[in-house]
Amino acid sequence: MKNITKRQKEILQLIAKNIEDKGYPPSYQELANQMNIKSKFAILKHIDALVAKGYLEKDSAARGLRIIDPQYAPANKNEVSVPLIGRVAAGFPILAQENVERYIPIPRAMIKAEGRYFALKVRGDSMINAGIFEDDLVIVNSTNMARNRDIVVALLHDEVTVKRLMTDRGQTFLKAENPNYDNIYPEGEWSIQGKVVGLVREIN
Amino acid sequence: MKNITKRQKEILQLIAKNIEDKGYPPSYQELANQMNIKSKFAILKHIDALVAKGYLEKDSAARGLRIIDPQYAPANKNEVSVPLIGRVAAGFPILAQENVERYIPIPRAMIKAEGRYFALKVRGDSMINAGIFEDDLVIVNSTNMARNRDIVVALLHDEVTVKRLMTDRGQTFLKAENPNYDNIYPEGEWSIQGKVVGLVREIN
DNA sequence: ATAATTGGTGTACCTTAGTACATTAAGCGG
DNA sequence: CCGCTTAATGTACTAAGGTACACCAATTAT
Repeated sequence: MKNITKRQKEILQLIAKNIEDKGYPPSYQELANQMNIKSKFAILKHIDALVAKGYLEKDSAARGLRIIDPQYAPANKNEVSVPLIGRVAAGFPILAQENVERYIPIPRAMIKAEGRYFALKVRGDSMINAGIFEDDLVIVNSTNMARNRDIVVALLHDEVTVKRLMTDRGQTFLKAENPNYDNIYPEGEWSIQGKVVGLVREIN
Repeated sequence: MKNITKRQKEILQLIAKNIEDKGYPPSYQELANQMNIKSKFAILKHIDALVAKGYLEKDSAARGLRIIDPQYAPANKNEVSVPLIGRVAAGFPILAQENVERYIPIPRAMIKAEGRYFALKVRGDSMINAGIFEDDLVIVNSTNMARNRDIVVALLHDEVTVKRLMTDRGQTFLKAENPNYDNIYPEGEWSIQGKVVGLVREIN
């Protein structure tokens, strides 16, 4: 997706906020007022640029604006759009743009604290005794602070893993919740990327 | 909530559809066109009646309409509103109005077939080996047709239970997925109320 | 240093959009 | 049968709303 300028981003955010607050998009005059711009035509040029870059659709009708990029779409009061993390590139933090496959909606009820969230498709069966199965979607609060027994997303040697964080006699390790797997006592560089706060499963 | 006339209901549905399709509410002229009415003022009178009855909010701005009754709110393309079933009253089918605690939004991705759906909070730990834990929310397609090994919601002696449906040598039984529980060979009246198609878990 | 891009102002025009009033007709309830 | 409610038409007015063009300034890239 093409880059947008600071002012264009501001316009997208204002359109979304207007829809969230009032239920309908703003007019060009309303956008101009909010951005301390006197000319509706300046707003029109920004909007036309956003249309050309694929962030907006515009109908020739009053307030005929639609945000089509999910990253900027108006918030729904029942859901939040979070990045779905795919393959993690070496050397990048997990929420680097490179790792984002797409954005997906998740139930807003899972968001209990401020901060950034992401979703991750579970690979493997190491956590089945915690009720986390292969292909489940775990919802993760992006934080490096977790407590004993929290289920965390960790990064070891550029590999993403979901495990229970344990501390015993001052030693921290990652516990699988499947007796077929050993605990992991990380050496070298590793980090907690987030804490699992929810799970979504589709059953066929 | 006050009753509305047939034409008023039609207006609410058209407004919702316009928002779903185009992302913004219709103008009075657009509503008039869709209802084969020549006069915008007729539309205005219907709208004012809906405002007075508490179904709509109206701003004095172009397309300044907001549906405030959830029953008529525009559908969100990422979520569906389904009834959350609480205590099940004796002698009533599970989706009887009496059993509905409230409506909750669930991810639309779980809806793969036509039909009715409901949500159920899991009680007990009889299904933990299927990754279904206490307090999980299972999403259920309301059907009495299920196949071997499907996870179903059954009604036995007016009790709701979630179990795996098994058929062995022509005999049907309900299998717990926890070795601490026996299989159930239902006698007397029992029925399948639905098939589990999804699960949502919040983790604290 | 220059050209291109981004960002904006001011003016103008036309259509849309909401609002208001007078009026008529059909249906329903008492 | 009458009165009330619902449903609609027609006309008019004003402001909002979108679109277009000429022009200017600052920033960024070459």
